[in-house]
Amino acid sequence: MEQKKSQEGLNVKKNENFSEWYTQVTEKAEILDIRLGIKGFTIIRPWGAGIIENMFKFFENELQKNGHKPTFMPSVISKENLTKESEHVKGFTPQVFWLKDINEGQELALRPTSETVYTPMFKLWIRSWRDLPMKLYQRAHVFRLDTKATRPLIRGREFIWIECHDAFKSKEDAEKQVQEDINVTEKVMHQIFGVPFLPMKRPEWDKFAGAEYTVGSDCFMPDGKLIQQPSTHLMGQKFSKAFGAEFENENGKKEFLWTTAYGPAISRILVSVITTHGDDSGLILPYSLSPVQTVIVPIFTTKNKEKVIKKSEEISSKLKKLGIRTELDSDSEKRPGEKYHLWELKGVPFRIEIGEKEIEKKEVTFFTRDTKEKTNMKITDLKKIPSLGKEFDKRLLEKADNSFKNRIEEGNSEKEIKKILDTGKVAKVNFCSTDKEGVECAQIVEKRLGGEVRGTLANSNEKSNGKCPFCGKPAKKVVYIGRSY
RNA sequence: GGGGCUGUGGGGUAGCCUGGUAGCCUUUCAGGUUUGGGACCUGACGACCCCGGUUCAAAUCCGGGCAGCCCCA
Repeated sequence: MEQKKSQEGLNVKKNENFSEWYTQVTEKAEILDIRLGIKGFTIIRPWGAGIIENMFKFFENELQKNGHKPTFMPSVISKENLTKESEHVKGFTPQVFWLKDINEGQELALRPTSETVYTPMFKLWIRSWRDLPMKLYQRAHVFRLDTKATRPLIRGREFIWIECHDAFKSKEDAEKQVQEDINVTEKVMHQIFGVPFLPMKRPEWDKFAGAEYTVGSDCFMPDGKLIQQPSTHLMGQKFSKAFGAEFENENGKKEFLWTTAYGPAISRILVSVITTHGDDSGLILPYSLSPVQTVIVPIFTTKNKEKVIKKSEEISSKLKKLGIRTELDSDSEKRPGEKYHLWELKGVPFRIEIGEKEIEKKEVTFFTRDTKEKTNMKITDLKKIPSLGKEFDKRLLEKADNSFKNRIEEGNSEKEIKKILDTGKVAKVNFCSTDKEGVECAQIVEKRLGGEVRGTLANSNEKSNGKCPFCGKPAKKVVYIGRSY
């Protein structure tokens, strides 16, 4: 039996060998298939794509509520446009996939991001302040020829995201948008998906290529390393100036557009959903995201098969009418135990077991994935499942928040900071500066501690005191230092 | 960016050192018996990552490539 388990289920524990756990769970829960064999490109299977589809819906719903409109833009960018904004060029050209000689000698880039597609269109679409704000987004695949250290979904050469590109008539409006973007991350990724994050205003040396400033969301992986999730950028007028995208303001004067960009990488957020909630039996998916919210496993013998299946179908259609994503697993080749293991591996929140016993008592056996508790539920109580789903997600969120809280610790000396990083935590540190003059200390952090200065907390002006532990100058900022993916 | 390890049916592996018959478990398919936490019987399908070299002969030795994983910066 142990042998069998090792072949079909997970054979590592999440907290003993996280890396191997991640590899196994993504493959065995049928999220990914990496066997196509092109470095940095992975295949997302129906179970993974189903989760991603739900993630898209939550994000898009929130974005649309805030006035964003959907678009679909080309996947290629002319060299001329991609290279118009100088800092953007420096930051991105090393990792661009070029398509050569396909268009009368014109070089085209597979988009690494689409500022240089939206801005020229803003120039055409926006004439006056009355056209503003213009808030657009798209679902897109983007391509970046990233380092050799690719990892499925975590760091790939192609990933799936939503990118928002917004244009405003003033810097104030644009900055408000940056705040709104942070709020969307909070509402959707944290509150709905149960993935907590630190909104980090990145240091000057770590902002998006072409941005005035960048706020990234840092989430924890179980090994204590950080992974960047949605980031939002104040582009200011850098791109509009590069493209000559002007509008006529209220005073009748020409002015360059103020733009922002926000990019939740959905395929990467899936990593955080998987790694934040999963356990030694496999995935645990939030009720809101799981492609199947309740699976029904009928338990029958040759004699009562018809009766049990009929009852199961009845309950299945009842659940579907309640709007619950339901799957009836009536496969008669597999035994119930095998089905339990498989659906637990896939992370389905609830399971209903129906057999002779349940039919007699007019109830079902109700299993909950995170607590692994089985209870009896009256058939008339099935309508409670959606609210149990909300409680399910609340439990996941609370659990994630708790472990998140314990991951941040104050450190006042290099020694202390190293210890914090070595125990899989993030250090909160008084630091000289996040402007250019701080870069030397940041390099010390990288070289000697293997850590990164991730930035300052975006929404609260944390007061620094004392001296920078690396250069001894007065500390102007409170920064967070962590190791990262 | 630097280094290390690995690559055998769909998955997990044995064989590699010492060159010569690719073995096992599982999955899948067919039939039958089963079905309350990974069922059993019978039968079948299915593999040496790619390119080159050495050799009478390469899964095995050598070189290169590709891919995956790990460690360090």
